[in-house]
Amino acid sequence: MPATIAAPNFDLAETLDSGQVFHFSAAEDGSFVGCIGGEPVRLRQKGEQLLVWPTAKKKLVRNYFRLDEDHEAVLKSFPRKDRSLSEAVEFCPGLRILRQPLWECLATFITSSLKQVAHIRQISLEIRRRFGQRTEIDGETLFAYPTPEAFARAGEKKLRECGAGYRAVGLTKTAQQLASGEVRLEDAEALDDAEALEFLCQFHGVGEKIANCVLLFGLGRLEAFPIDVWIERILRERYFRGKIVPRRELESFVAKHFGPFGGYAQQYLFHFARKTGSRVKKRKKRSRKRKTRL
DNA sequence: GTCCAGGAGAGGC
DNA sequence: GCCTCTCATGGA
Repeated sequence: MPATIAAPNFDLAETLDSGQVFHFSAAEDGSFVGCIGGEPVRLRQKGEQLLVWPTAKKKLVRNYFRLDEDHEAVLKSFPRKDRSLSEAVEFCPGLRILRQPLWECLATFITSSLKQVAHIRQISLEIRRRFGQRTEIDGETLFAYPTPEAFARAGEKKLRECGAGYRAVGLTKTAQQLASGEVRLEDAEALDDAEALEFLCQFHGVGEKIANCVLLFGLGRLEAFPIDVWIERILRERYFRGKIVPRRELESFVAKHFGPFGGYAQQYLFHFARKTGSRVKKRKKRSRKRKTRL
């Protein structure tokens, strides 16, 4: 018998496929398996309940999916007259921001640089398979995300073999820094948002976007608002009438407009755009390129 | 074959 | 400080 967790207004499948976490896999019976930290779990949504195997992992799962939060308060905090955001929330209200292990979150987002979600997942799974601790659930083999020590031992060359490309440099350097004890990632927890952002940006391969992802998905700073190519496009098209806006201006706008749960608003907008296939507008780059080359 | 991707770093100005 | 170029790799 599984443990059950009350999960009103929660969507497991969409949350696991919203570009935050990159390793859960769907089973034929509609359940999902994956590791939370080093713990293998099986999860299945049944209406407003989340079923958890093994039962001892109930608390871990509730924390991971933020099922202890007042999600209604998050939704109520959003600006009422924002039609774009309302549409995105309506598309998938049960989306949750996860509370991911810090190192796993940092490392997977270092690999995310200039990559599509499908490929981040591919790299992430290969890194787990080759360097992670093997574990199993119901006879199925899973791999925990490797520790910084394991990354440091693996080294840049082997990480490149996992498809990480140039990102292997940042992964290796950051892992070495943490494995040596020179820096403790957990120290970010005691810092305020701005300090934690700066702290995270000290690592090679981590700029503001990735640091904000770690603030949001790892440290639970719900005001953090990662701006990637998708979000920048959405902001420009939906909030600035297509006008090109400097990054700093976008940042002050989102902080003021979306409020204390801006990170959630960001995730709703991102997920909606990505899932409804509002593809990139074709730009006539080719002709411009030719001109400069001729 | 071409464009694009949950960007970041280095170098030039 | 801002602008531009480069960095691997695979999906669409």
